[in-house]
Amino acid sequence: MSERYDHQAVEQRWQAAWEEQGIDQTKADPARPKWYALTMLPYPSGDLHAGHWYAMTPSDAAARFRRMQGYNVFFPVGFDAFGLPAENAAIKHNLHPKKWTYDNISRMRGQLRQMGAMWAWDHEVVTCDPDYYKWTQWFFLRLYEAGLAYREFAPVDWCPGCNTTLAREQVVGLDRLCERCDSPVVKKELNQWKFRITRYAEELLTELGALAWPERVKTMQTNWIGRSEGAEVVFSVQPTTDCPEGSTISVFTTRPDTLWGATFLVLAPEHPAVSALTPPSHRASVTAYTEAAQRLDERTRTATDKEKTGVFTGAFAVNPATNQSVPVWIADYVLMGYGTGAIMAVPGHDERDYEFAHKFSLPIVTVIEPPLGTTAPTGAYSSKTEGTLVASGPFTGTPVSEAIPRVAEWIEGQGFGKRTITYRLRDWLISRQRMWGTPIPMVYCARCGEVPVPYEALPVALPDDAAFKPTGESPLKYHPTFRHVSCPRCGNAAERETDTMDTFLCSSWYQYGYISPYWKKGEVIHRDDTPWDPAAFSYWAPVDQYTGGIEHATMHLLYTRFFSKALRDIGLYDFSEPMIRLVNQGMVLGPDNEKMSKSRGNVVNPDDYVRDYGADTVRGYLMFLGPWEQGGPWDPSAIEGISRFLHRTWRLVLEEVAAEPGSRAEGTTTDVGKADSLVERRMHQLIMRATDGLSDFRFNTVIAGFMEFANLLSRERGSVSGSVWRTACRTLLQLMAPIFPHITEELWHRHGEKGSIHRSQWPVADPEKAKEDTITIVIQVNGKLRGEISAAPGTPREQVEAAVRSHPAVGKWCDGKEIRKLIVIPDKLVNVVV
RNA sequence: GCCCAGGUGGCGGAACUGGUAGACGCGCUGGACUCAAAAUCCAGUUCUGGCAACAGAGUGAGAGUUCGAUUCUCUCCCUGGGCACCA
Repeated sequence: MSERYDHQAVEQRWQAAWEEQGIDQTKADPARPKWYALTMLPYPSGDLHAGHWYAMTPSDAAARFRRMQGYNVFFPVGFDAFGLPAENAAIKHNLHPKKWTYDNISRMRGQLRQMGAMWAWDHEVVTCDPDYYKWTQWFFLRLYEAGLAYREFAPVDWCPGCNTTLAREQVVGLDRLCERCDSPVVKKELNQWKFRITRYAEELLTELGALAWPERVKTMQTNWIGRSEGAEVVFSVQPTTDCPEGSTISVFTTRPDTLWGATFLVLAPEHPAVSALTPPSHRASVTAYTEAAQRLDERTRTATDKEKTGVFTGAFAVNPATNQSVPVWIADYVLMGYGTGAIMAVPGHDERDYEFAHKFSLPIVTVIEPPLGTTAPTGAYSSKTEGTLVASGPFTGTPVSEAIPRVAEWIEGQGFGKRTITYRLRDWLISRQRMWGTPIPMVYCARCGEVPVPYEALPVALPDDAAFKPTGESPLKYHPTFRHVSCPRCGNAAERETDTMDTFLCSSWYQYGYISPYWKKGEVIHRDDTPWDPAAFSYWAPVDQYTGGIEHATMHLLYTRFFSKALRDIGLYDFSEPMIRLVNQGMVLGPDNEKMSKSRGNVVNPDDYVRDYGADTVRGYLMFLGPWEQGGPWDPSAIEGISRFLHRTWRLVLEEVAAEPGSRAEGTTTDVGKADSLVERRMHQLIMRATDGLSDFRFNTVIAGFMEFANLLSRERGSVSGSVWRTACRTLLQLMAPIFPHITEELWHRHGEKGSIHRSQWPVADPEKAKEDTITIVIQVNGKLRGEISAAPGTPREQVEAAVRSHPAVGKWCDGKEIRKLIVIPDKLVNVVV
């Protein structure tokens, strides 16, 4: 009896050997094709959990597969190390977030090594290292120079009790209370930095088409960018005693064709024109409404099932098409951040406007008739393709489909509006009133205004001695030397920006940071430096295969695309998209099919399973539990299946080695020949299946294929010849190597192979040898399965038809009735219709 | 609420472009081995009726297209992800 599979000994031995041999170190080699495989970098939260294993080990398997296919593979790892949890921990335990973060990182490095992944540790980056974030600051300055960064007032959620800005997750419940002190949260306008991502809206949209990304992500980004074609229409405000000279209100509409039906205007409560418009008689109610609206979050405001609210401002405007006077209202379902912050309400043909008009008894006018024969709906008829304009001046009688562009053109010609395109996408607000982030390299000087920190003075470093008070307010504001500086331009006393950057900036360029980590470490940098090693960059960039959670579909994945385009436009390279291919994995859930969380008590600790079963088993289990893109529950008992499979494979391969090749070919010659061709055929089929499956991240069915083949081998072990057996085992090990790197390496060497299995050449299938010699053709009668026949592939239709007509099942089920039709799908099925 | 996914045996899932529903694994049942257990191996396992052969039903619900629908279309229900300061 041979030695049992001891996962601990095997995994320790090979992890040490690989490290010693430097097998996973990566070097640019222009003579070889490159493959940059990237997995979203982890946040160092403290412990590696099941989700990290689920995100990382399958992408490692895919990277290993590419390496065996002959690519020079780069598979780096690092840490997205700035963020809110470190500050929370700092306040709670009165320590510096840096200490908490780096302690977590060193712990997680050890856990990451247990995965047996082919990480390029020699390229690791940590985003909170000053030699990393000096480049984040350099990018900020270059974007600022390019006009892509600007400052304006924007609201934040503010806790008056803690005197600090709150993140969304710190605002609790529908009452919107502070999670620390339960004070009601208010909105506060702060002067903050933004990036002009909207300048790239069109390009971000159109270039999605060429990306090898999942359709679901492309759709989500398309909707997130939310391009709408329409028109801006200018309404003049009717002069009154309070508002003597006619000002104007510009509205955005996607339905300029309904202009004749616009019976009132609605402004966002925070619209800047509101206070000037509102006469004293209406001021109290308008102010009260505006204040109430600002307490609500956007999702509640725009919920279509929420009862509409609003107040009349007391002002009137003039519909430029009808010259009729229309009242001006404010309502919270109109948002300042979209379009112009004002709409023309067409209650006849817009559902929300209809509800509003209905509730407040405002006039509803029909300007579109549905097509004949269609019954008009009870509410607003809003089809964009069908119907005809009525009571619409020169356009009466025009079909809706033509009217939209024609009316827009007419509006432009009349001089009271213009055609425009708006996007739902908003500029990226990057200011954070927090300490543990990349400082924004700006100084405010009473004389010079906003002054960028000179490139040579980077990094603007975070102080190591900041005091954390339980108020949560950024300690940068109170630090004695950080805030008060001299102006880089005039030398007078000035103030440094104390806000830091959104951590999404750090992760918008890290894929380039990995290529030459901490480039120009410790050196003074200049505006015209390249932020990376140019030779290595031109070899490795961009990323060939990106993987990460679907939850990043719209934010991170849009930000990094924007960043890549902006860097292209400042002349750093000439490609446009950072990641050519993308695959998003789903989530591992707890055994109860719910999201893992401490409060639910369903958290699975992968370390325990690695200790009991080994990394290979955990890797294989995670890849077997379901389609990777879908995720699924971690079922603690199902892991036994993979464990058994690996033990069985161990015995299968080793027992052969102990015997003489060919020694079990004792049976008859015909048996050996039959078994050999069967095993060979299945082996070539398996190579095809594994190659396709690993290319497409369909690990679960690939593993099922391994099991089927191993089951076949153990069934046929007595009748197959030695050389076929040996090739079959060798091939199986190679195909399994990306998913199960340790056990396959061990068995590879015990099988007498030299060199690492991971540097061996991926098996190539011979499609001829994979072909079946007989196939089953299914017989259906009226779509129901009634029998089957065997035939050689490619049997002519006439022969198949004849065989089917004479088949006993057909006679029985047709029961003397006439055969109306015979549908023949070659090599698959015949359906008899009677 | 809006956008995007998903819903198949007791459980996780499989089924390439519309063509044998349930591969593979877990669990369960029976058997072999054992003093016994564990481990391992063999057989069975969608549901209903039947000793069986076999018949009928069946992929969240309802409709539709088709010779044929888990797959395509529409409506609805449920679950998950995202909704711009968690990362």
